[in-house]
Amino acid sequence: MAVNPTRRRGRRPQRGRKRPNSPRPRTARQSERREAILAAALEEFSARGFAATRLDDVAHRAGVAKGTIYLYFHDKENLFQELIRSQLSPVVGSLQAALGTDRSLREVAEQAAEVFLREIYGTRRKDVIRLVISEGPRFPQLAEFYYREVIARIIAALRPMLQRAVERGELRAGAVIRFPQLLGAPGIIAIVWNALFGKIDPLDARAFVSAHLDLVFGERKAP
Amino acid sequence: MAVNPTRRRGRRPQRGRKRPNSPRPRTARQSERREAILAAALEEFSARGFAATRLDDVAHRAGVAKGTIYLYFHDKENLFQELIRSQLSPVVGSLQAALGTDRSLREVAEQAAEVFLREIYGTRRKDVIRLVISEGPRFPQLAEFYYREVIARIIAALRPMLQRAVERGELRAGAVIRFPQLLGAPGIIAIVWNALFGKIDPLDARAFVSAHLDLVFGERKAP
Amino acid sequence: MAVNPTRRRGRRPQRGRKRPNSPRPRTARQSERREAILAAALEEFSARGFAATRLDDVAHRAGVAKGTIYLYFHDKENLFQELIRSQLSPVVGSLQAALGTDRSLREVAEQAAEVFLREIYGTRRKDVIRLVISEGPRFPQLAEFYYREVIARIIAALRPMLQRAVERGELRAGAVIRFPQLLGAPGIIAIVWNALFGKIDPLDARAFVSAHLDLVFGERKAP
Amino acid sequence: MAVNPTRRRGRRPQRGRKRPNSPRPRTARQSERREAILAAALEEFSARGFAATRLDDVAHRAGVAKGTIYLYFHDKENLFQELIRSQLSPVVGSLQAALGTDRSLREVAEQAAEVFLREIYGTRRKDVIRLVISEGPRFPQLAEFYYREVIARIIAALRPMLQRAVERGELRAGAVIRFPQLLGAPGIIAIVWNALFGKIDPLDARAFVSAHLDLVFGERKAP
DNA sequence: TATGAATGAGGATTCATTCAT
DNA sequence: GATGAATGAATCCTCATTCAT
Repeated sequence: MAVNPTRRRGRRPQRGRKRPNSPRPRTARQSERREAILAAALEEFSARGFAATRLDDVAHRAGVAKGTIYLYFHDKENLFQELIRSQLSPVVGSLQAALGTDRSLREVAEQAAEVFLREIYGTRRKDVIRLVISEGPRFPQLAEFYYREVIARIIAALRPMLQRAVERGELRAGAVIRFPQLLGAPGIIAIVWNALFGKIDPLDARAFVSAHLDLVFGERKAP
Repeated sequence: MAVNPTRRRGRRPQRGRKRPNSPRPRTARQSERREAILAAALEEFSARGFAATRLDDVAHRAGVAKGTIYLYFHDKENLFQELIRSQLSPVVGSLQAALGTDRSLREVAEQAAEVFLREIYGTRRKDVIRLVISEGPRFPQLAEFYYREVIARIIAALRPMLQRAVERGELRAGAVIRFPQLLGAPGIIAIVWNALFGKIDPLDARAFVSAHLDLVFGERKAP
Repeated sequence: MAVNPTRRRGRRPQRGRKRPNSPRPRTARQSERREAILAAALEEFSARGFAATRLDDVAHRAGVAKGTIYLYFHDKENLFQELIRSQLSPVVGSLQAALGTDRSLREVAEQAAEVFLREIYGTRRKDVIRLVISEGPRFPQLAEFYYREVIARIIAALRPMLQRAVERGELRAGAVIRFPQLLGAPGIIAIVWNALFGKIDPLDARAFVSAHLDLVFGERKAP
Repeated sequence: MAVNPTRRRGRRPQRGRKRPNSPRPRTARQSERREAILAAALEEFSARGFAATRLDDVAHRAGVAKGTIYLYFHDKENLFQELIRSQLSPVVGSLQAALGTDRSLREVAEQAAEVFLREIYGTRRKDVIRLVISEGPRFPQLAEFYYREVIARIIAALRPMLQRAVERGELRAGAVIRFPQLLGAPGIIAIVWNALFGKIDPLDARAFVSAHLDLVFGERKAP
């Protein structure tokens, strides 16, 4: 009956830990190691989830000793949170840039979709988003961080743009204005769908996102 | 050495436990216990995820001894899977029923949204869906089950209806036809959003779903 | 690396238990059940040893419920001991009979060997002897019982016979007189050898025992 | 609920433990620990058998933590097998040496008996042999190992020697030639007898083995 | 710094024994 | 009497964390 050999014990999650480890290691070598550990952690956490990931495996994959992880991160939880933080913040800039231009709404939306497909969906970052979705409820701090650093910023960048679009008559002052989340929905769905059903019934993320834009803005005339 | 010569095992001799003196037949009590365990498992798994959940806690919450779980489920994994199965299968019927009626597409969609809000979003079943999303990638069989028993059936029920809608001119033969997933997207997003950010920035699922319908079908004339 | 799936927990052995259960159940049906349980226990204990045997399996094999075992035996240990007792006592009589005759020593020895081969080596009783060897050190009571009821009796029956043989000039007053154990040695060795190496390098017990008699008495002239 | 927020794991912060400040290189200490664990395992396994032995007890007796055992051995079974292997392999050499000399058969046999008495019967190795006898049937690999590494080698060393003895007229080409096992029989019997009945009726192993040699080769002229 | 051996609390699972039916 | 569901102590094994080297 065993479905999968992932039976692992876990430590109970979450408490108000407050000692953020030093944000910037001194030497280049150190910073390299930190990166190696984070990269390894990304692989392992996204393959198994927080509780089932063994620091042993992370260390092995990063090519360092287990104890070394503790020189860079306070504990497993801190490593996990640092991982999420380090991966998500950079994208926000790109998205903000894409949303900041002054072209037509449709063009901007396509631009943003492109950024999403290239920088998130096409990379390991999609796994980070899955991790946030999976583990967030047990890591309120993390969810909050994600909300503040990613979601809120994107929505903040979105609002004036949508406002302008309404003023220009490119958009009715309706659903999307009230719930800008609707714009990002298909991206998230594509990530989740393919993580679950990618093997059985893969979803073409680009086409899916594109179809959604058609839905919001009406079909494009000619590509 | 310490060979304790009086190590005892077995049922403890009745210490003010709930009088099991009930006249109910054995099978009724058994199925009640099974349900109690599943209910407890739902609480625990959705609060902590698969790996971090302790069967000890499940047992305690269900009011049974640890060993009792093993009378009803082969192991932790099996309990988890049975939980998912038992929770999701029933809903599909309701959704199929909602989708099977012959009214206008908009009406049908609103009906389905209603079922979703009432039977999934308004119940613990939303947590089950979160569990599938979180743990599915590590439990391929589970994802497959979910796909076969839930997703595929809903999509199968959806297609002819959408086809009819196109024929009737209620829908353009575009995005939604190719990707019926778009219809369910906001439901999933609402679940995920509120699990993560419900405390910080709650999302009104009903309004959200409704706004999405406006997006797909155009604003309703009069509310 | 796993050699065998016999990892099982055990209860610590042995204490001066003193409540021998009723030696003779009332009805025929009861006595039948008791026998069935003992027969099943023989199978299971000799396949797995005391600690690794599950009463569940014994019950199943005996076609009774687990609780029923406790109607006939105090506990696992008592079942085990009763099993040994019930199996060994009967043979002693046959051996004593074989040894009691007044023929030549060689003939008597061959007679006894025949009894051994037929009633012990050729039956499940050889497994009982293996059990005594394996578990005896942890069940001093059992070893003592075995010594008293089996070993001592056989030796007692042997001594006068050997004495007579010496007087008749059939045997030198040497090794065998001082250590009658030497006569039984090959029987035990055959049991142990085949239990361990029977698959790899089987030992023909009859030939082996016979060769040993040749050693003790000199080759036979003509069969 | 009870999410203990301070559950700690890992090495406890040094409470008056044996100063590990030794200058010994890591490997020496490791091999010492391995030995300590094996020694403890020998005690425990031979006192209780495989199934009833607790690794907890082994660890305690070895003066290490439970987890440490798993640094040296894959699991309980592996520990058990390594124990057998490590104990038995060395003896074979001594026995082969004793059997390889070119003296008279009787002398060689006495030499071998001496080695057995000193290196097996006089040490814990007799318990290892008991363990093989007791647990071998449930650990076929182990029985096979024992056969290959011990039994087969001894028999292989024995055959040419016996052959020579026949040629020299020291032995009739009979029982012992066909069944060299007969030579070792009393050693095994002595081990088993004393393990079972040593308290009640101890058997003088040296005299017993010696008596057996008298049986095989005829009484010695003068002691 | 970096290492990785050592620790031991934690948790899944088993199974002898009890007892309501 | 017989049953077998329920119990929970027992025990294997894991792995986050520490710290001597």
